[in-house]
Amino acid sequence: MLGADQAHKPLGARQAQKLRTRQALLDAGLRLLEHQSLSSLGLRELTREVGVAPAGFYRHFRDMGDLGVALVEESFGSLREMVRAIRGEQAKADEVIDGTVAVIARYVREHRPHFRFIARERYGGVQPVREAIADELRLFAEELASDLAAQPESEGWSPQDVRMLADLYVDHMVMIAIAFLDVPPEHPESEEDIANIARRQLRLIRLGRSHWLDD
Amino acid sequence: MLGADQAHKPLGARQAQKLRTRQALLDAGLRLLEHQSLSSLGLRELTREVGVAPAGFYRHFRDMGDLGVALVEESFGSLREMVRAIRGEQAKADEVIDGTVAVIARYVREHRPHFRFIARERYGGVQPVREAIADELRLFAEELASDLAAQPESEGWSPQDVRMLADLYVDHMVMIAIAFLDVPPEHPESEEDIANIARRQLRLIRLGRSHWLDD
DNA sequence: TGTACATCAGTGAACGCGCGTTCACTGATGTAC
DNA sequence: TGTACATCAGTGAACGCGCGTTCACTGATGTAC
Repeated sequence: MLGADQAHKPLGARQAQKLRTRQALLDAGLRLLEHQSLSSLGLRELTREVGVAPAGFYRHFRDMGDLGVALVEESFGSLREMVRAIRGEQAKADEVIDGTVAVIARYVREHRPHFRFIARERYGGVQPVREAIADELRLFAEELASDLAAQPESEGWSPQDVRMLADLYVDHMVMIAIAFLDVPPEHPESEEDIANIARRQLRLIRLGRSHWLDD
Repeated sequence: MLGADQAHKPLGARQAQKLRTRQALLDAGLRLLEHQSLSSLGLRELTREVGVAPAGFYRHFRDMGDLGVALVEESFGSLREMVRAIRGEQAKADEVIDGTVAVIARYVREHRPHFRFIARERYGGVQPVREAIADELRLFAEELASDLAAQPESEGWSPQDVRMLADLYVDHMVMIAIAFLDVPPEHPESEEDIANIARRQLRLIRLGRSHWLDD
């Protein structure tokens, strides 16, 4: 039972090297997917980029779909970090909206290839990848729904209505992130325009939320 | 100047046949794109499906991206028909929402492959196709914005706010259509659940709209 | 209407190429004693 | 610590295959007179 602990940290030179190669494949994949979609990414194209023999690919992934699913996990991993930042803060409504939009902008700025990948493959041609993304977004919506349900503004709301609102927010946050994707990294001036529109859209939704029970 | 008129209708057997082949390529393309994305659709795969020699493809399209752009035009053509149906009617707010959702449901039901194609390629790997879709959606949002601006509810709104609202609506209508896409055509029971959520989301946005100027 | 010539949608063969996958292998790392 | 054996990440050659594109062609349709 000592081995189980050791397997986590020290790893051994062999496993460490294997992980490094695996990561190199994922990194190169993300790089090559900037201008194409997963279903047109070739195994040889990828291994060539990494500097590994084509057959080496199979030591790490069954096929490209498998690598795609790993990329989904990696992408949402970095997303989750940032989401924790939003959920953590307690603030008044306008600050929450400003903070949310700022966090989305930062996520896209700092993880551009990850997010482009998600946007491209969300409805793309590789089924397991599509499903993995849908699962992550569903999880995200469920967490948001439970956050929203706990807020005083949701008093008197049915669970279905809370979920409906959470879905609306998630869909919209994805659209906002996609809008930020069009900001050229070398000319970030236009980012503020997009943030402005995003904030007003979120405010309009929040306004609808606060009058939902008015009849 | 007589030729110009004649070129429109009678066409001649040769041109008519050419158009029929072109259409067969588009139809087969749409069929083959049900389970894959454009960037992985092969020229030979397509011509094989149609029953035409591979080289024949070039009589109609420069490459697959070119065919994709033609499919975008075709897809939005059928969409525009249905949109006219919504914009035409004058009714009260709830009826507009119900009608909108019903029209979206019908569009997806009757043009499933067209819409799946748009959803898949909207952020897909083929740039000219992505741009063509973005152009059509922008046009759509502009038309909706001018409709909204003409409504009494928009009194006192800045043009930017109207546009912001139109973008919100368009994004959301696309999301609704995508949700309908998941309804299996042979089991349409779940369609009503999705329609229900969609209507409530649109109502919430409308509610936000009607309180936008409240301060 | 009939004839001679032009057009051009679609053909079929050929090309070189890069693809995904398999396999027996190598040699560094890990393990047992 | 030293030795003998096991493991297994990565190799490199080979395979058959379908790909996109080119080209000279055919033969039905269209046009001029």
